[in-house]
Amino acid sequence: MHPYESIRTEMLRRINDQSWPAGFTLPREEDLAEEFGVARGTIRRALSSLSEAGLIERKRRAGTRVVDRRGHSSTLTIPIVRHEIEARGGRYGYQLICVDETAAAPLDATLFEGAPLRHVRCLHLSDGKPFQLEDRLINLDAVPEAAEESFETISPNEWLVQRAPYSFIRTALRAELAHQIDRDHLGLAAGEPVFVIERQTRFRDAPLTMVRLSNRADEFEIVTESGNLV
Amino acid sequence: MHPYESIRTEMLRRINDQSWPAGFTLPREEDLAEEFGVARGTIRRALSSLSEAGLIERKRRAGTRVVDRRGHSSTLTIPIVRHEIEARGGRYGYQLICVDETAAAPLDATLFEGAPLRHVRCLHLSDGKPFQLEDRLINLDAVPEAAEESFETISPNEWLVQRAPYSFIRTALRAELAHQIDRDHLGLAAGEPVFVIERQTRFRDAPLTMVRLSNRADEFEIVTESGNLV
DNA sequence: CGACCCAATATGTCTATACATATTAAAATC
DNA sequence: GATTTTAATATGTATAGACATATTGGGTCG
Repeated sequence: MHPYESIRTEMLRRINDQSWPAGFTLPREEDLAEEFGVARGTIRRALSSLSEAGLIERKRRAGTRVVDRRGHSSTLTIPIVRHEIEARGGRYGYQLICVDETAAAPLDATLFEGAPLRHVRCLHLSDGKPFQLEDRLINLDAVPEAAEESFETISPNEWLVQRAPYSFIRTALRAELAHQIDRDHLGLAAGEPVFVIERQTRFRDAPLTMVRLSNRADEFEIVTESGNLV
Repeated sequence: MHPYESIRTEMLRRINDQSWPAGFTLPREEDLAEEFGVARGTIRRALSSLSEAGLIERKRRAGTRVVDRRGHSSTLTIPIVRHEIEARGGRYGYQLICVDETAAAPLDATLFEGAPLRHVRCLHLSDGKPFQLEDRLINLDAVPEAAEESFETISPNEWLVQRAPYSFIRTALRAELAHQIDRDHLGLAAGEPVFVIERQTRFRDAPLTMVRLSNRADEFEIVTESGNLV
């Protein structure tokens, strides 16, 4: 174990057992360096780690304070369809449903402020069975090449990722009652729920694309595991 | 803008415009330091940042390579009930439903391997209206004080956070059809969906608690926004 | 030819020092 | 007394050099 790791562990212990309670201001970096018998840089390494984990807050001149967290706010990563399917041992399949130029039902096109759009609807399959329905709008001003792509063999998801760099993402997760479209393509009966992921992507203030991914609720969940450095 | 920031931006540009395509192995840190005219430490600062953002992967001796990401995997933070409600301008309310010693319907107690348990069910309200139903099991071996707490005025969520440090969290997000319990307490009709957050918390390999939080699907969503350093 | 050992290498960590900068608290001014 | 200036301070950034260590690609030996 490296010095900065054991120092971080010791600091974690002090936070957990309330020797350093919430709101407490830690000693200066130099003093900590002296206490632990290391250079200031090593102390900073440990403190940065705790800061990124959200356990402490640091401000110039004001010092470093233990955050008063009234709940766990953990971070989780959203799976990517193809990976999700292959990770479960399934065979990934792709199927284009339609491509047109009009904004369709479940998506709201106002975000694009009248820019020319391409609408793509497609299905991601696991072992031939419908897994996720993708409904997407693409801004042709920002990604003009999308006008000439048929999307018959590659999903717009993967196509875009390879071509268009993004700088900003907004993701929303919702539980919804399956729309007619969801039922048609995911093979659901009326009254069944879907897990919906909606994502907007931008690059330098220009909206690139907006997508609604709906999943059969009985086969889909998002799971995350996060250790706390202990 | 600090040197390490503009260097990171330049590196991002190279990744985005494919000068450094996916799979590409970057020059050694020392060479980059020479190219950018800074010390190796400054290059490392920029690279660490990109590495944490998941854009590059670094291995000893093997070097630094651009990650081949065939999709966006963004990270999002789960809101905490009280904060969520207050952030929407609502008045937070709490209501205990029942406390007993048996594992109840929607929760699976096998995780605790026969340890003595406390079961708590309660409701989080926004402006007096049901917002989230909390169903929780607490391991009394790990948190014996929980046996003497009535949970009549404080939610087990906040009670636990103040008392029991955790070292590991597993969170699952699901869309479900509302159970009878959900319908009773959230005021839902049959056939309506709920957004379920299920969380398991551990401390040094001992399972502390397990909770199922169900939310009215029409009032609840999880949203995250993440910039990409550009 | 396969199994094992060994050296080369790029990243990882640590030290010590200097300077930058946000922020606060005290001092000076109106 | 209220506002502005100024100085003190703790964190933030950068440098240069030394050593640690995982991993890889040979080279050696059975």
